[in-house]
Amino acid sequence: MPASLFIKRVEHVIDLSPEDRAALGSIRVVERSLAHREPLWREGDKPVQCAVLLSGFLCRHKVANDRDQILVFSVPGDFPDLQTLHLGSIDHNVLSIGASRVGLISHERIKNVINASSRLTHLFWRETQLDAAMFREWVCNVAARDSLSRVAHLICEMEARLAIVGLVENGSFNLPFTQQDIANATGMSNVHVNRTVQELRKRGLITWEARTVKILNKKALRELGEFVPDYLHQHSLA
Amino acid sequence: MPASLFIKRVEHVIDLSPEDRAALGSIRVVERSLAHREPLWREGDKPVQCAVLLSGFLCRHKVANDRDQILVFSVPGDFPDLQTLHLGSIDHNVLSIGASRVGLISHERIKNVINASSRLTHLFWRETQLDAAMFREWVCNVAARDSLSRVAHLICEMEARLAIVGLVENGSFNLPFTQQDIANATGMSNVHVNRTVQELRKRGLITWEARTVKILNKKALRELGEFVPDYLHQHSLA
DNA sequence: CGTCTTATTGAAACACTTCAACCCTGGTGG
DNA sequence: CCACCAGGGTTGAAGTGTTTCAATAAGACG
Repeated sequence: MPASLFIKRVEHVIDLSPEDRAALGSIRVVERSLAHREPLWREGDKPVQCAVLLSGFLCRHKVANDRDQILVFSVPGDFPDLQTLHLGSIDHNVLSIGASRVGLISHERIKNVINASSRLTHLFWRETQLDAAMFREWVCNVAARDSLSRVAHLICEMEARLAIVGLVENGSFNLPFTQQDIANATGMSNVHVNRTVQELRKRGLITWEARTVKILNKKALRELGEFVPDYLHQHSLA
Repeated sequence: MPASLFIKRVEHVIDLSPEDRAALGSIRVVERSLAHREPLWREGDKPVQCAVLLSGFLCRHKVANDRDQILVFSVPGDFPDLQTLHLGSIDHNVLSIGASRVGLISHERIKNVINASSRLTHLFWRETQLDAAMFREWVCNVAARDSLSRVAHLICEMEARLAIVGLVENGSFNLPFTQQDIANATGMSNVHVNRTVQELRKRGLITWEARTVKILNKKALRELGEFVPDYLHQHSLA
């Protein structure tokens, strides 16, 4: 499968047998390009295939109280829709942020691969639980933390997840989100996001211009955002 | 397994073969009683067994910004910790609210049952994805909705989930949560929860006394809370 | 080069929090 | 059996973080 970033990420945590790696590698995907704001899935769809994000960013999105609520962002190597394997319909939208490329794999194909190896079952199941873990942290973020911590936490999470797949260089990474996107993700107004980002800049924690974020003081930013990456479960399993 | 409520709930959605039902029924659980506020698991624990809630209520809980943040409540028939099957450590606390009883099953036992039937694999995997779906909805709730909708939504969700396992009679159900618990779940102050509940009462939507909630106008309450139960994926699968 | 989106700023309004006091109820021990 | 106590619910008033509205500036793009 050309989704080498996915394999790269899981091999951080799980030792794949040569057979399992070969089975993963043999999966053919159908590539599809998505334009800015183009939906991959819409709420209520009943997908018969899953997507792995090859490049770019997606957001998973619902409308609540007439607001666009972004539930989570997907980064390259993520499956944004693995839950459709077991839940009939998808309960939120999946949209591209900027241009992106996904690789589509039929549910049938995934199930064949999964069923052939209990290790691969574990691996894919684990992926969906990681998803849940991120949502849990996100509940904390929007429910309990103030605006400054909230935005700091989001930036820390993006950095950590992008770093795993090698998309961070020197604390610097591409982030094609508008301040309105951040507002939709954090449950804040775009105006307040603007002021919050300015405060983060003023404190010397980050720079953010031309769609590029650079973290100047990772330790301080993580403290401010109460970011403890344990919930990403990146550490190796025993 | 004495967790008949769990079986009852999944049979709403999935047809079990006689063998699968027998396999589930053969699982022995070790019963454990929990007192009010007693932890089943603490953040960082590495459980080697899962629990199914037999009676009472649990909450899954983290500390964020010096606040107790309740992530979700568990109702009888739920597995509050199924994700420990695949994530090594648990990233939040699981506490009893009021007295409760759980049934403990070793990971090994569960895995044996699961591996014997792809239908049962599907069933348990699906459970963990339901979990994620509830967290997604909860992100919307705390990030996008105002206090009145937020509390209304919580009450609607509890009613819907309790109804599936037969714990609602005539719109009325036991809910041993304090207003502080609601505050911790919804990201509000206890004072404001109090005023919000009073407003719900004043509007003739609910009564709530002596730990018993009664929904007087389900349609209106669901509208107010924007509660659309699709995310609970209770409908039968094709 | 004009047009559209995104970022920025100021000021007023508001939802919710905080603090502090009081009340009520159920349980406990003397 | 009553007095006391602790936990939970209720109320009022002041404070504040964030939103909303509205206008301007600055990029990005064809």
